[in-house]
Amino acid sequence: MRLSKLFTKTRKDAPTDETAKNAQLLIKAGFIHKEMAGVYAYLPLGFKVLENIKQIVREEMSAVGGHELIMTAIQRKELWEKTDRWDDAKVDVWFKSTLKNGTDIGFGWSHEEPITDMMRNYLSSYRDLPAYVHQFQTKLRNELRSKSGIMRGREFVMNDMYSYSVSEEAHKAFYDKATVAYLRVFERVGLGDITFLTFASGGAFTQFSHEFQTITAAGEDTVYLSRKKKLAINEEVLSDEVLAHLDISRDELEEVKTAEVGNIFSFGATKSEQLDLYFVDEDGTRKPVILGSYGLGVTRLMGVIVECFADDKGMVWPDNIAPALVYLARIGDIPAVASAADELYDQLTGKGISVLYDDRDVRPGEKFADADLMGIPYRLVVSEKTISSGQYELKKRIEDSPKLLDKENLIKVLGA
RNA sequence: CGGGGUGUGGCGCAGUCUGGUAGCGCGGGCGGUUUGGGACCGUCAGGUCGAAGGUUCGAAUCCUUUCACCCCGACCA
Repeated sequence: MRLSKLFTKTRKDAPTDETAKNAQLLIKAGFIHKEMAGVYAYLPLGFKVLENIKQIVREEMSAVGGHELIMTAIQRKELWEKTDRWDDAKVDVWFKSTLKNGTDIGFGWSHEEPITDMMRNYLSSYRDLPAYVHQFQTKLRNELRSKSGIMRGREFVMNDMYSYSVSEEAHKAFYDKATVAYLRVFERVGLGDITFLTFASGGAFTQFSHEFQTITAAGEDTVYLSRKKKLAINEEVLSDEVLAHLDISRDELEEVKTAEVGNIFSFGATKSEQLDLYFVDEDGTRKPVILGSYGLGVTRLMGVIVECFADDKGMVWPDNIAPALVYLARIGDIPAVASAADELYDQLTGKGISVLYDDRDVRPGEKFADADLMGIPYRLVVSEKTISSGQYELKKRIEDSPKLLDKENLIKVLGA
């Protein structure tokens, strides 16, 4: 992508109505646009990051047998009444409206009910099970107060997977696979070392759920953590009983501030019974399907990544989710430089390397500052100097000094 | 939802206390000098001061109502 053709631009000043680092940087760099409190649009560069994260999630969901689909944002009231979650006193984040004919509807803050109800059409025999489905959906939640930029919005993208199993044993086996799949996602986006599977409250259905908590000062949760045992406990469930259950003592645990990037639940048979999702087993008996739910906040994850890696110059994206791998800065505007940079841009993109090509007629300092702010992993410079030396100047975002490489080595380093 | 703060060109702000018809920086247009870490000179465009109502000869400024945004807390499958 040529920066001269991109309509977004960077800003020197961050908006003062945002204090969250992720929102300030993403807005300064032109990745997102704030429509209103807790509601953000994703501009081309931010959209690219979001799509890159989604692709990683998609691959991991697919690897454990997940089939992607997309449910509706508009939902039926009757469904939620069956599970007693329509009442605002029970669920306080509902957006609701009414059709012209007077029918009450809700806007999806979660999809457990509709997706489980829908599955009644397809799951009737043990031969139909297990089934694993997932989607990337914009969830709408009428939060009393949204905060922390894209980490807690009223409108946000979530990957939610649901598992339908014949038995508790089968469910448990998949639950463990899904846990590993999510851990792999966090590993791949660079948060593996600071993201922990965490014991949390299980709500109405089970004693515990599991959260994935990433250590960051920008987080809203507090967890007690053993790095050695790779185990964490949300403060809301910390008790002697829980410590005994997990066979760990309080003084092995350190207190850390975290952001919840994922949350997985076992529903058992409860929701299937409420929504009448039964199947006929091998032995001819009718049984409720065992349900699990696995959520990962995609937009929140993007915000957490900004928070965790940014430095005083701007954002720092891991290679595999950056809006581009290379920021190609053309220094000087003489024809020889322009044509050399054009040619390099074509060659790299031809090899499948994603390049943000700064072909604007602005001073070098501005290009370097923008490359840093946007957090592009590699900065590649073409100038009179590099042309006369027959080499290219490559600098990693996280390193201070550049290296001079010939074209062959350049392409090797960039992995094509 | 309780407490606190803020709304003035696209962005960041001053002016409000003490009413006299809006100013600065960034950004944008044009002309020129520049070109390896956000350059500089000249020039031009752009705002009925969040909205509504009131007081006054006159309101960004005073009064009333209202909307929005931010922070702290509460809440948070």
